Amino acid sequence: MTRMMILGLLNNFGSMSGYEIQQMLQSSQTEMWAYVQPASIYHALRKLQQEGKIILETVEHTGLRAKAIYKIAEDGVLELRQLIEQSLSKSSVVFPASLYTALTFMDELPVPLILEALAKQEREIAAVMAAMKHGEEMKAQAGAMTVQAEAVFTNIYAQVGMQLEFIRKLIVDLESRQEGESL
Amino acid sequence: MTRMMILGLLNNFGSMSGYEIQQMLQSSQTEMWAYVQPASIYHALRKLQQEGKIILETVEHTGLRAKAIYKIAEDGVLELRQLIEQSLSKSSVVFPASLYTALTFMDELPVPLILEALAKQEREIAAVMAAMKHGEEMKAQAGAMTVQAEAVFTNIYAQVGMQLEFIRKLIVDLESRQEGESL
DNA sequence: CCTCCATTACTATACGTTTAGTATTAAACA
DNA sequence: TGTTTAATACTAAACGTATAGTAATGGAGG
Repeated sequence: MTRMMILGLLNNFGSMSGYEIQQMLQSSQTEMWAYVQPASIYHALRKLQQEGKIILETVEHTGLRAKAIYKIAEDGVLELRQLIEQSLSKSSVVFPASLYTALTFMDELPVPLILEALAKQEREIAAVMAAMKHGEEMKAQAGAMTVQAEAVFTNIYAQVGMQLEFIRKLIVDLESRQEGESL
Repeated sequence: MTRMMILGLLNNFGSMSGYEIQQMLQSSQTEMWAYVQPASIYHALRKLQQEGKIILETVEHTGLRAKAIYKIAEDGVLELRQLIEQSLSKSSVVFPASLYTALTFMDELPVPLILEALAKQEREIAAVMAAMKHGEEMKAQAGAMTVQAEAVFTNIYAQVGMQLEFIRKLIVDLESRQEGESL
């Protein structure tokens, strides 16, 4: 997630320093769902550089202080695409932050690929919902649920339902966008 | 969360080994929202023991293999209560797992304390919602939102609303339960 | 002009989680 | 009865995150 965020920002807005990335994350909407600590950013930058996904472009010196500016590498773009696709296709119920991040940068992928990934996620979530429904009926019959367990269950079920609806709406929107473009 | 889970289980079901804790987490409803890896359990057990929150009760030997059985200590019960209260009172929108865990074990706390904690959380979430609504109106006016950012926003907003509703329902249920008891 | 505070840019360390195991014992089956 | 598989019980190491800083610089106020 931190990785995707950094690669996405470097890809969309060009070369940046760790501090600038930090600023962007704090100011944009993303800070609502992604609380990325400075230390995590610098850690990720170091790793990404080691792996050759980003390149140290320049080091700006201001007096005694230095600022490292990183640039995304080809390998980084490839990884970014992979991360986006992964996050779009895997279920986002428990931890939706990576889906949100992926949506932020999804323009990096061709629409059909996005749709495929989202369809995969839809199937996954639908399966989870079905399994939950089934499991609940069994436990309700057995009377094996405390009041709070039942409340929790109901809440999770509602959350899953909402997430499913969200994905479906995204798919519909994208399909109509695609048709609009093909005209 | 792992800590709360372990302390809660040891408190409710008596002394157990790490493996038994693992089994309980896998079988119960909790595995739906809390994916606790074995290694995390053993790590937490070691830490809790070092801190004196749990006590190594016995070591059962079966041939060459040993099984460590832990018992909750007084300090552990105190910490459990604190963890529950904290999780009930802090906002659970981004990561509801700790709220769910706290609800699972909330019987450890007196109802008025639970209600106080939940009321605190309710205020927090309501404040977040108000702030979001305000922030969105500003950005909508400026037209500064991409389609996907808007979708994400709407989804988060809905999630927050649902969570607020959930907390409120819990409060109402608990209040009526309290009245029932006082008769 | 100089002091103080906020901003800039980054780091060290501890902590918890995840991955990927190992080794032993019990059960299943042939 | 021997072999293979599943269950039991736990560990080592790598990894990422969070806490809590540091030190330099720029600007504002007296």
